[in-house]
This record gives sequence, structure tokens and C-alpha cells, in this order.
Amino acid sequence: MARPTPQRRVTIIDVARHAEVSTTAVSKVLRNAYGTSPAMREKVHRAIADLGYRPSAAARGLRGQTYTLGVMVPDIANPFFPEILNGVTASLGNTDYQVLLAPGCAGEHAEARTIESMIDRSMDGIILIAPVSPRAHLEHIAGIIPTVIVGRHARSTIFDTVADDDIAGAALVVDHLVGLGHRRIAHIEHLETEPSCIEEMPNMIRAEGYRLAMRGHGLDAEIDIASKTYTREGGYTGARELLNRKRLPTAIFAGADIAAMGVLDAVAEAGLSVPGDISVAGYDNTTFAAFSQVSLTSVDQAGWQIGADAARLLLERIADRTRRSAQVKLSPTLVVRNTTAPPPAR
Amino acid sequence: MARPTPQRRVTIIDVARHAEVSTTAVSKVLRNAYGTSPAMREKVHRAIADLGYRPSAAARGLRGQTYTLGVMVPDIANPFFPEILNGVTASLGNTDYQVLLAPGCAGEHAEARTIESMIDRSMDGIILIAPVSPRAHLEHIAGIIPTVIVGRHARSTIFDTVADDDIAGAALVVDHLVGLGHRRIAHIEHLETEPSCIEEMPNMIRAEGYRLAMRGHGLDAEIDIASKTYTREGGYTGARELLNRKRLPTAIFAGADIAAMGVLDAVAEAGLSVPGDISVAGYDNTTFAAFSQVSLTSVDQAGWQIGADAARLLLERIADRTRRSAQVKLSPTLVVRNTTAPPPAR
DNA sequence: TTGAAAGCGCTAACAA
DNA sequence: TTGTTAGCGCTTTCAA
Repeated sequence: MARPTPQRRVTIIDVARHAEVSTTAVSKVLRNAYGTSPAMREKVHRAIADLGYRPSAAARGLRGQTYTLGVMVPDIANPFFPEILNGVTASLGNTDYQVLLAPGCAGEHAEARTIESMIDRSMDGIILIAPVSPRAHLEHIAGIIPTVIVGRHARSTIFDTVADDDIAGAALVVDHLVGLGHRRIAHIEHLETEPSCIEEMPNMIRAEGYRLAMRGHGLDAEIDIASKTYTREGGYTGARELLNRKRLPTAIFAGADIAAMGVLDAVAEAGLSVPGDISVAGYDNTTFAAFSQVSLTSVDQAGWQIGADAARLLLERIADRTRRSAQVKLSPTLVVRNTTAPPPAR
Repeated sequence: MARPTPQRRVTIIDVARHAEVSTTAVSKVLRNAYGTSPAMREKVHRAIADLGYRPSAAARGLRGQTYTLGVMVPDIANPFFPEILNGVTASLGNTDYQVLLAPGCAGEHAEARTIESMIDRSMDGIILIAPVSPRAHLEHIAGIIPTVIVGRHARSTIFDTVADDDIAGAALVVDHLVGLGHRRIAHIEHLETEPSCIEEMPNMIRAEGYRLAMRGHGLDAEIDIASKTYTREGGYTGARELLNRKRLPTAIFAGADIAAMGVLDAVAEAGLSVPGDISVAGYDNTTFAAFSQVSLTSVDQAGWQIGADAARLLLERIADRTRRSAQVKLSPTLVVRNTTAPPPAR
């Protein structure tokens, strides 16, 4: 087979020549900039189509925008992120922006590197999902590039935030369980190892929401928290710990569905039935919570909405970097399934 | 608060000035290029550290590499991709390359746009996971940018492929079930709607592997396939269809775990028990297959290895675009759990 | 409304 | 081994 044509990319110069206008004109048409006649636009668009021209983001980035937005996802395996992402892309619908995901950020150092790499690539803006960097560092970043922080209960004059109301979410679970007649309701939290931003992270807010809700029901004395991690293993060991108390809890509220799965394992292993002997609730309403074999009561975050709002705010900030910052807080809902029921009669 | 410094980025010129060398020297040091003395490297590295310099990928892309690799993921929600991705990043470990994911490719058109956008961003190479584009289009792409195709059983002189041996995977399931004493083993396949590349897609290969294995056991007459989709809904309707046969299957092999979940729903709804009345097996060994509540027998693809090999091949091709293409085929393993057992005695 | 020309930050010929 | 310099493809003043 003959070697194909040397693959030189069509440039703005080719388009200009083909359309018999200047490169400036082509550039203006591409960006819908001011000062182009309909006739010229027509010519240019035809030439672009004829030649199959596509602008080089690299070249654009050197002077103007790259039309690229970055989304940092802490853990691609978390089944909650796809929803956020769908919201983001939906919100970007007809714009010229392309979303790219930067994956895998275990810890503060890796996160910083990932963010740097997005800045290095001249992205127009970034959405950071549940970042663990210290607040000051996030503000530094936001000073360099338009930034929206998702899932951290922070407030800044320089970046926007979108978060689920985790206080309300935890209260939904506690209220539900109390309504069923439970009093000894235990909680499994995720203990953050990075010390810098503890109180802003969703997991800490959920635990705090649990405490507040318990107190609201006069159940201060029943507050019982196992500090583990939001993993199946964490849920398992946490539940084992709770099941060894002198007075057994009648319900366990895990701060994440995946941890709730571990709870279910431990409860079954202890020879107890769910929800007959003990009720279990999770958080995130992940795909598997809906499986009939699992059927886990869980808190549904408005993932799609979170993503959509984050993208909208980011575009607004790119358009006007001095506009006042916004904090969007969305309301979760409770999805009741078969792992919660009234406590066993004594 | 005072407006922060105008945020001009440190450039290679600043570094050169600070180190009292030429920009070429800095560039060479950055790229570990030939012709730099240890003394100069030392000076440059010190200046880079002093100034906190980071190269602009956009500017680099205009002449050389961007040190960015793109991974197209067809469905970010598929719990199988995180593993591939981990393999990719592990393989890239100490290199300067950064991985970016391009999400959301429903159908051929969206996929083409996504790939274009990665090319427009001057990425150095791309990994396409289970692309649906016609073979000719993929070859066209691979002529423009180093490309590795994952999960499609294609062979090309111009791109490399990494895939799991789906024929063998399907055989593992059939062999296992036959070994347990099953004869009426049905299959639920994913029927591709895009017509252009049917026979290369993993789902079709799995169905073919099922047929071959059944024939290998002399069970030609028992071959029974429901053509649905790899979704919970698809598994559910597929199983309902199979459960309406005059002669009930004693085992159902779903081509994907998520479809197997739908099968379990339908089986339970029909008042049958698993694995007492009917055995169920899936494919992909997803996270939830291991949940004790599910405990699904499933085929484990070497996801991590797939990703690692794909990244390695991509780097090799970037280094030498004329090298011969490679086809890596990896062997799956069977993870036996509690949804498969001998058929009921008649 | 249109176009000429000067960069953006970097790499790669080529000279020294 | 080191440095000079001409672009890469685009945007953006600034004149015409």
C-alpha cells in the first residue's frame, strides 16, 4: 500500500487561502467575534467544511482559550461520579467545550500534581470533586484558573462550591429510623487521614449531621460512632465493633453504601437478620443499592444536578472572573428499601 | 484584600535568564536530550526549582509532544474500567506522561467527535476502549495518532490491540456448568445496534465462544440464546424469555454481570431459587459480584493487565511509529461463587 | 468591516 | 557542548 499523504493538518492559513480572506477573518468567524459580515462568515464556513478544518487546541491555548474543561475525580470507581459527570456534560450540551477527566488522586500530593497538570495544559477551567488539599491551596489554584469545588462544604470569595446538604441527608436517615421506632442508632463514619481540611469534608459533615439529628430527637445518650473508612472492609470492621457493644444497636447508618455492604456482611456473619434484628442504611444510592438482592435504604444525592450546577457556575466564572462567588447546596432525598424496618419487639 | 500579582507564568526564558544559559539548554535539559553537560543540567534544574517553572503543554504541543495520553471510555459507569485505568497509570508510573479520560461516547458519531477532540488537543497517543467505529475509521485515526485499541478483536498493521480472550472466557463458564452436570445452558447476549463492526465486538465473541463450547460438549441441540443488551433490564427480559421455554434451562450464562443481576431478579420473581433450581453466571467479575448478598459466579478479565499492556504498547508506538503492530490476548479466569451448583435432580 | 503583523512558549535545525 | 533563530497555529492589537 502506498504511503498515505504526509498528513499535514489543515491550518487556518489553508482556510484563509481557500476562502480568499485573511487569517484574522477566519479566526474571528471561529470565535463568533465582533466585526464579520454575513458574506464573509458564509465564505469562511464553506471553506472550513470543504477542507475539514479543525482548530488546534494547542495553538489556541498559547493565546486564548483551549475550550477544554478539566474534572478531577478522586476515585473513578466510585459509582457516584458518573452521575455528576452526566450532569456536567448535559450542562455543556451545545457549547464548544470538551470535558476531560483527570483520574486517580490518592492523597494531597497526587492531587496537587493532577491539578498542576490541568493548569499546564491550559485548561479554561476545572471542577474539583471532593479535593483533599488545604483550603489555602485551593484558593491559590482558583487564583490561577477558574475553579468550582464540588462536595466540600467550604466558602470562598474566589471559587464557587456545589455540595449536597449532608447534614440534611444524615437527618433523613435518623428521622426515618426514629420514625420506625429505633433509638439505638449507630453510625459508621470515614475518618479522614489528611489532617488539613477535616471539617469541610462530606464524611465529617455526615457524622455531624448524625449527631445533630440524634440530639434533636433527645437521643444524645444513644450516639455511637465507629470511625473507620468508607469501604466494604471499613463497614465490616465497624459493624463488628458495634455488634460487640453491651447494648446492641437496633440500626446502623453507614456513611456510604459501600460501607453498608460490609455492614450487611458482618450482620449476616453474626447470625442476625436484616431488617428483622437490625436495620441498615447507606448513603449515595449507588447502582447496587437498588439490586433486589441488596435493596438497601440509602440517601440519594442529586448527583446529576450537582454536575449540572458545577458546569454552569464554571462557565459563568470563565465568562466573568470577577463575579461574586456562589455556594450551591442541594437537598438529598431518602430512598427507603428493604433493609430498614421497625426494631424487634423486646 | 489586595489583588494578587498579575500571575504571569514562569517561562523557559525566565529559567534561562536565571540559570544564565540559553533557552535551548533549558529545553534540552527538560527533555533529557542529547548534548548537555552535568554542570549545565545542575544549573538548569536549580533554576527550575527556584522559579517553580512548569512547561506549558500547549506550547510544547505546537512543536513537539504534549506528554498527554488520552483514554476514551465508552461508559464511565461500567465498573470494569477503573481496573483498566489503574493498569494504565501503573504502567506510566515514572514517565512524564499524564493520562486524561474522554468520557461519554454513546454511538459512532459521539465517539468520532471525542476522538477528534483528543487529536485536536495534540495528544501524543490514545487508547480506545471498545470503540464502535468502523474498522476503516479506526485505521484512519491510527494513521494520524498512535493508537491502541482495547477490547476489540481486530487485527491491523497500523494499530495495536489488547483484548481479553472472550472465546476462552465463555468456554470457562460452559465447561464449569457442564462439569456440574448441566446440559440446558442458555446464554444472554448483547445485540449490537451499530452495524459496522459487529463481529469484532467482545459481546459477539462471547456468544460465539458460548456456541463453540456447547458444540465442543456435543450440546449443539441445547444452544439457546436470548438477544438483549448488557443491562439489568436486558438480563431481566432475557431471563423471562428463557424461563418461558417449554424446556426450562438449568443454567443461564449472562454475557455481563450487570445483565446477570437482571437474570437473578427474573428468576426470583418466577419463584425459582438460585442455585437450587437454576444456576446463573456472569462476566466481568465486577465489584458487586463479590458482595455476599450477590455472590455471583463470574469471569474475571485481567483488567489491570489489559490497561498495563495497552499503555506499554502505546509508549512503544510513540517511540517508534513504524514498528510492527502487536495483538495481545489475555486469558480470563473463572471465579466460582454461590450462584452455580449442580442442576436439580429430576 | 477587513487585514498585516507581532507575538504566545516552546522545540529543532543549524552555527559556532 | 552551547547558543541563535526560525517557526508551530492561533489570537489580538492596531491600521487601513
